[in-house]
Amino acid sequence: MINSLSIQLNINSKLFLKNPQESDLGRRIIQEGILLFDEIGYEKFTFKKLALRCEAAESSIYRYFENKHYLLLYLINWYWEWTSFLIDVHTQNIHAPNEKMRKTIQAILQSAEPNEHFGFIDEKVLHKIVALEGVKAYYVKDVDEENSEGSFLIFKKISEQIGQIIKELKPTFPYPHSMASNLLNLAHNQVFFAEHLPRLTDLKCDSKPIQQQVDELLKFFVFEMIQKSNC
Amino acid sequence: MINSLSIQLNINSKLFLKNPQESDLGRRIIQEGILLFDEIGYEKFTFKKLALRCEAAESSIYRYFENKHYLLLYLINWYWEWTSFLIDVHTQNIHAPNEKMRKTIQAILQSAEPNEHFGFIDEKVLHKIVALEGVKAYYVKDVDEENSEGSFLIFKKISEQIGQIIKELKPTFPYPHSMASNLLNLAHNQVFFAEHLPRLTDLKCDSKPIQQQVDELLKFFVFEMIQKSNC
DNA sequence: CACAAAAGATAGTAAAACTATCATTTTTGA
DNA sequence: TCAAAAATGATAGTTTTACTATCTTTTGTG
Repeated sequence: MINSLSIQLNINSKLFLKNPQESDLGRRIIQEGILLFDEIGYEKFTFKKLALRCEAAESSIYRYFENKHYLLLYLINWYWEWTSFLIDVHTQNIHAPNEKMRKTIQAILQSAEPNEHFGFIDEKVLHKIVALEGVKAYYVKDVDEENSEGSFLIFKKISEQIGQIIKELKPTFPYPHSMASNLLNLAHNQVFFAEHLPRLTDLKCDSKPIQQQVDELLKFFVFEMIQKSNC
Repeated sequence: MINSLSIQLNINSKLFLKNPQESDLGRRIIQEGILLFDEIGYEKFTFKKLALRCEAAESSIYRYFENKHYLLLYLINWYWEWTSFLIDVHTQNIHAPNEKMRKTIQAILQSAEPNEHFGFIDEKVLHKIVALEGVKAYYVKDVDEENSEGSFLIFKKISEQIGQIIKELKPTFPYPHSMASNLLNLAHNQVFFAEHLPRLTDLKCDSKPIQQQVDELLKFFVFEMIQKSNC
């Protein structure tokens, strides 16, 4: 009953064996999965440890996900689906491209903020996971096979949406798609660098809130670099 | 005898247990390690398989590297040391910042080209590995510990060098360090995207040589975006 | 209440990721 | 050139990971 009423994001069904959003154990796997990935990192993460935290049987977890790679892919896709939803909400009825871009950047940053609709998901922690472990789900040897399964669809969709706005902002700009994926990239890795490899960024952990600094950086890229570029 | 005459790059000694550049087996580990990482990817790579290819004992490989993570870190550091060397050679006696930047970009691209000095290293394949697996060596849970061991020193050094040139090109530019790491990032991931996730880039595999397209993209970023930006 | 679906419990396998020990080969330097 | 030292090989063994299979128990539904 409760299940059928709650909000669900539509995640590519090739990523799971049984939809984890539709059962109590499924949601516990997601909830504890996020926390465990954050605590010990992808390499040391095992389904056995996760089972312990979920107070479930290891074999039950295997009924939901093939392995930890697919669980991570699922979480990342959940994150981008949520981001995509926020972008759509924020940019509804807005047509001026620079305002649309402003709102899109705002949505990208807001996807890291806590949200009441998904009690079993800690958005702040999930955001950290996407920043730290996200690349491990994408940069794999059989990227082509996974791509044909649709594992990267939602990321590519968001990227194209942003690329489209860039085209509207500056029709002669030669790299709208490169720039779009790059902006999404920057939104995550600059925060990681600020915290761990500060020489690789100009953002500072100890001054203004980091998300605000990312906001300014992205806007600078879009409005002072792309838009004013010579092309 | 031959060993002491051949050129060696200075790699952070915390990355290995025994210097692989100084013995025949060591160089075979590097040579075959590069090929095996390329063939099967980081996840399926094991020292047992590597031993088989090297016609060596598995235990012998453990005498050189703690585990495959450190072998990968070593290879990546080798790559950046080589790149750093090429940048120094290319920019020697050049003082005009825009010429220095042009030469630096050229050096970054040249580090992927075959070179006779290191018979045991296939630069083209190593470049592929850095692009595909590089992130897995950097985005790890204990990044802080590895950072204090100096695992990222050479990458940070190159990044700062580039940041310095950006500052000279455009003293008011607010993100020289972010931009520098980002340019290095772009040089690798745009090629990966062109080959596997074409919707994330504007580079095309089937037209001009991809390295030339990267060259143009990087120059556009530096000379049409950074330099012409409003700040 | 009966039946199906979900979850749990248990056991077992193959491979990965090492460590330890000892034998053999190679290097080197007195 | 010969003996010691260093490097490598061969073998065995341990713990953990990454699963699969099967059977029992619990839970949800018409």
